[in-house]
This record gives sequence, structure tokens and C-alpha cells, in this order.
Amino acid sequence: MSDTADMARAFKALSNPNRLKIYLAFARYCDQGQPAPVKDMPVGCLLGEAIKRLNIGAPTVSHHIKELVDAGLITTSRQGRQLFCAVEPAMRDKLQAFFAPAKEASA
Amino acid sequence: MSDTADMARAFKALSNPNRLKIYLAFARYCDQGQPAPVKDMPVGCLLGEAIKRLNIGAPTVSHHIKELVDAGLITTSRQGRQLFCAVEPAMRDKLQAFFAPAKEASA
DNA sequence: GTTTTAGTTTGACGACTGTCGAACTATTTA
DNA sequence: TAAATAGTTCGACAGTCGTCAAACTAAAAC
Repeated sequence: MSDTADMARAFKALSNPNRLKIYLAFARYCDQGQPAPVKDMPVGCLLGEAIKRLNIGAPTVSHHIKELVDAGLITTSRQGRQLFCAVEPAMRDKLQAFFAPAKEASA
Repeated sequence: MSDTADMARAFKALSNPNRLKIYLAFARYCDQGQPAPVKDMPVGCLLGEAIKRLNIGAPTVSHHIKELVDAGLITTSRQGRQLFCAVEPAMRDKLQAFFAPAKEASA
């Protein structure tokens, strides 16, 4: 199963500085406090904050979120008119493992 | 020191499937056997192999290698007319750490 | 010194990307 | 109902990217 293509897609999703910051914001939020299951984070605050902090418009944030989803880096759910995003732990692990130097074979 | 820009640059360098494969080839080679200092790997074999395996031309490989260097992912050295490439362990560690979930604060 | 070999530089071209404004959908509030 | 809120979709545009062919440089082999 050659997943270099999947990896490349994930890296591409993280290659844009603003998109990387958005992912990072989700990651930090999901990690915060709870070590257990990733906690969902309202995009609302990101859309609010991001537009001011990253200086990009709502359409762009929406686009970036879709890219992150398509790359398998995050998942989304909706509650009312609010969107919730959570980091995909499997993909995160996969990416971390990718940079692990010379791991002993396991399976 | 906001290194999200550096990260984004590294991810961009790895976002192209062929470039990712080249980096992977170096990483595998450098890891092979020796766990200690990264072992240099002749590009010669890559240029030879890559052109056949990845089906891309020499100029493209050359270009990709430069991108990897510029992103701080690998280093190169020359010996005669052969180029040697080695994975940059500091960057590799940095990238691995990036995906570590909820690390306890250290500094 | 001529010819290979190993890789680089240049210039080009089509494809893709990031961003926006404007118009849209769907949910909540009044 | 109407108005506000949260986000999406569409169409566009400048900028970047991946690749190649051709011409180049420099070391090695003959």
C-alpha cells in the first residue's frame, strides 16, 4: 500500500502558511486539557478570529478547511449553523511516524 | 520565533509526490544499517534510477533536490562529479515533533 | 585534448493555487 | 414573517509549480 500519494496530499494541505496556522489552531485546541479524545472546536471562533488574525476572508477559510478535510487531516461536524472541526488522530500519527528515523520493523 | 513559515516551507517541499519519493529514498538510505550519523548517498544512483522509476528528467531531479535543500530538509556535498545528499536530522526531528500530540511544556 | 559522465542553468508552457467579491443556503433570533 | 448569523459556492485573476528540451559546466576516462 503505497501511501506516499496520501502523504504528499497531506503535506500539500499543510504547505500554505495560513492553512498550516488553521490546522495548528485546531490541533492546539483539541489537545488543550483533555488528553483523551480530540475535543471538537467551533470554527465560528476561527472564522471570527482568523479573519482578523490571518487577514483572510471567510470564503478562503472555508476553502482551507475543505482542503484539510480532503487531505484527511481533520474532520468536521455541524451543530446548528456552527461547524466543528477535530484533528484526525490517525493521520497525525501517520505523519509523525513518517519522520521517525529508522524505526525497527514492527509489522 | 514563529517557525510556522519554516514548517510550511518544508511541507511544501514534500508536497510533490516525486519530490517526496526522492526525500524518502534519501531517508531510507541514510537510515539503512547505521543508526548513528546520517550516511551520505550518491545522487548518481538516484539520477539514474529516478529518471527510470519516477519518469522525470535530470533537470527536474536537480530542481527537486535544490528545493529540498532550500527547505532545510537535506544537505548536499560534492565529491568529484558526484553529488551526495544527506537528510538533515534536526529538521526531521522538528517535523516529527510538530505532529506529537499534546506534548507537556518543556521550555 | 577529445569524449563521457554527472549534474546545472535557462527559458518556456500548461496546470494548479490562494485569494477575493458577490451571491447563495440554512439556521437562529426577533 | 423578516433580519441576522455562519458558512458555502461561483467565477475570476495574479502568481506559483512541475516539467521538459536545449545548451551549459566541470570532472573523469580515454
